[in-house]
Amino acid sequence: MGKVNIKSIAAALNLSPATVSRALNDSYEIKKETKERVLAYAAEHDYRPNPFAKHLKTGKTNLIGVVIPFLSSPFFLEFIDELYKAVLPQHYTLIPFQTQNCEKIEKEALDFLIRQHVAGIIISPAHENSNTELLKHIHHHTCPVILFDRIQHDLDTYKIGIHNSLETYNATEELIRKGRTKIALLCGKDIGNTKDRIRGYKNALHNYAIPFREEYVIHADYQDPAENIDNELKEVFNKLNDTDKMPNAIVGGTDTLSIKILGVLTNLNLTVPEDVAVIGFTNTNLANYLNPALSTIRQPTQEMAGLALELLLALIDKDHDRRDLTYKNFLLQATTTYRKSTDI
Amino acid sequence: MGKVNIKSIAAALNLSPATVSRALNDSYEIKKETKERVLAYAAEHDYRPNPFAKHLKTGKTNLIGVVIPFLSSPFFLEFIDELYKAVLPQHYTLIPFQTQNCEKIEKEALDFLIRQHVAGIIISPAHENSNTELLKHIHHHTCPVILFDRIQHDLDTYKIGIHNSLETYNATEELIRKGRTKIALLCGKDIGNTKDRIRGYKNALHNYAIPFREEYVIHADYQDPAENIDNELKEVFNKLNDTDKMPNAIVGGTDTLSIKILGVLTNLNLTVPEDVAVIGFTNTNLANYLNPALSTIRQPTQEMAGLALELLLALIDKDHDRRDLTYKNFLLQATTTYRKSTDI
DNA sequence: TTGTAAGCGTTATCAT
DNA sequence: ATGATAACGCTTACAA
Repeated sequence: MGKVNIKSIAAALNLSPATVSRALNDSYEIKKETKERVLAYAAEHDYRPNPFAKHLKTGKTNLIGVVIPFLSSPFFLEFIDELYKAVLPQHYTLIPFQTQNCEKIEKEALDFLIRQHVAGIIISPAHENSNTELLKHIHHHTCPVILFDRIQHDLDTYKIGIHNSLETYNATEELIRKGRTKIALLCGKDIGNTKDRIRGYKNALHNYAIPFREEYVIHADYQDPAENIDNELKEVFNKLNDTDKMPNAIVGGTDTLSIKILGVLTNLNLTVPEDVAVIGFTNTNLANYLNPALSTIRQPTQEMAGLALELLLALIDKDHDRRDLTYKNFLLQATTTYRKSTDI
Repeated sequence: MGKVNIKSIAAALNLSPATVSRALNDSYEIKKETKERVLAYAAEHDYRPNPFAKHLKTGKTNLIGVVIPFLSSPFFLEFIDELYKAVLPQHYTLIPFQTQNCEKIEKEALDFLIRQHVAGIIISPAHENSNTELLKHIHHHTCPVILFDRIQHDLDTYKIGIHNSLETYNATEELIRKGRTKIALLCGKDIGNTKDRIRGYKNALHNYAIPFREEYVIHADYQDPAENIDNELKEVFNKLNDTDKMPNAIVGGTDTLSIKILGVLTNLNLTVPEDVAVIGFTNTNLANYLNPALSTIRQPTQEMAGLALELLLALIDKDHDRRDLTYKNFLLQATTTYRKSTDI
């Protein structure tokens, strides 16, 4: 099993390595016949270009770094999944990383990706403006960076997300229309898009003249391990229940929270949707299998991933100074599906 | 921002590149003082070795390929997650791949990984004996391969899994003890470990003198897109229901099925666990939040991932002919948790 | 203890 | 249309 490389092909076909290289890269300088000979031989002997040598020479890799908070969140999982599908026909490889919403881990991930000489990075930051300076430096001097989902960040680049305030407004409004007024909003603490969601929530209340109650905006700290979040949720709702302030509707502002809250309510012997209606931002396929089936606001992960990749590849190809470019925010359309959990 | 590499460090410190390289690699030949000078300079200028050049020279990469059927299955997701954690302190990078249970996609993934010159591969095969020849060839001539979870495969290497027949026996027995006799087994079609699970299921029935009924072993085809599986499940259970053969207990043999079946039963207006008790092989953290909370048989993903990595790294380091080694199967202990769904 | 030089598999620049 | 040669950044005999 002698290694087959450009040199061995050249020797076998009585050509120079340079010619073989050019033939393989379909250079216009090489005549058709030679190209065919080389390609045939290469195929027959299962030649595979060495990506390391290639990179060493060209300075370019086919690696794309993906930095997300959690893989255990249905939304991010789905996004990565779609990214995998989108990247397959292109000749790029994904290197995914999780930050656990921790800025320090995020920094390590970014350092690692730089060391691997990735061609570009797609990231949903751990926090609003986490690693801002580092990300700016990378985007300006090393490789292009694209933001998605958590797009409240000072890095000036393409940003892909949904219209959080509008979607939250609509969900809240729907609950109001169904006669609920004691509406709580569950959100992640210190996450980029929380602000927008609160804004939409407040606007809806305001437009229907429902007084805003501070205790109905519930922040869960996402850096906690899962068990802490569970306890946090239970505690908050136990307290609301004890003090007779239990909301009769909940908008789940993040993926995992929206599902967990169903369990918490069950433990309190509250029935969904009769006692408490629930709708959540979440991309889980399981929504339909939960009991009751969960109403969801679903982000268009396929579209998001496709667009992220497209924009990133464009930036990789073009060799402009990335500080001079004018970037755009892409706010895509979410899909809200009303199921049993809001069927009042 | 001139690139800092071994050459530039050498020039700055009036040393030869070779000395710098040796100093960075902590070679015994270099005197302490020189090492310190080099290390200090490297740290100050944020030197990062170019992994591509390194590989080109040494023929070794720090890449580990991971091939799994689905990322959307809680078990595989958790496994990958644990693998990420385990690999972090080692200096390796994971390249995960999904096969969708399709042998052809699996082949493509393996080809890709070979082209990337991965140092080793951890795989849960698409099918019993999928890509056997290719995997043998890789393991013998290219890089070590380790199997996990679906370990019914002719490749002779380390295999890591659980004792499927025993675990299924125990779950079935528990349902029998609780008085259920019409017990169905939900399993994936053509997946390596299905056989063992059926065996455990049959043994339990047999030991309690409960007649085995063919129609209670339900195979779901996992290559189908999600919607098809949903419909398949619905159809099967509708039919059982119509013909008055509805089981009063179900052992969910795979991850996703165990969760989906809850939704299917709800649609049939059947109550869990009163009408039908359910227990499933699944690693989802959501089990506790489902309604009712799902009894689960949980695989020890952390232990599995740690062991897989440890064994793989050992094979990578050692340069034996891998055909001559004697391998072992590791059957780890699963954890069964009984919750509401079997609380009869 | 350090330096010199060759080479890993490519591609780019020249020359022919 | 093709060939010769150097170079990418690193490691490793071999020399000193």
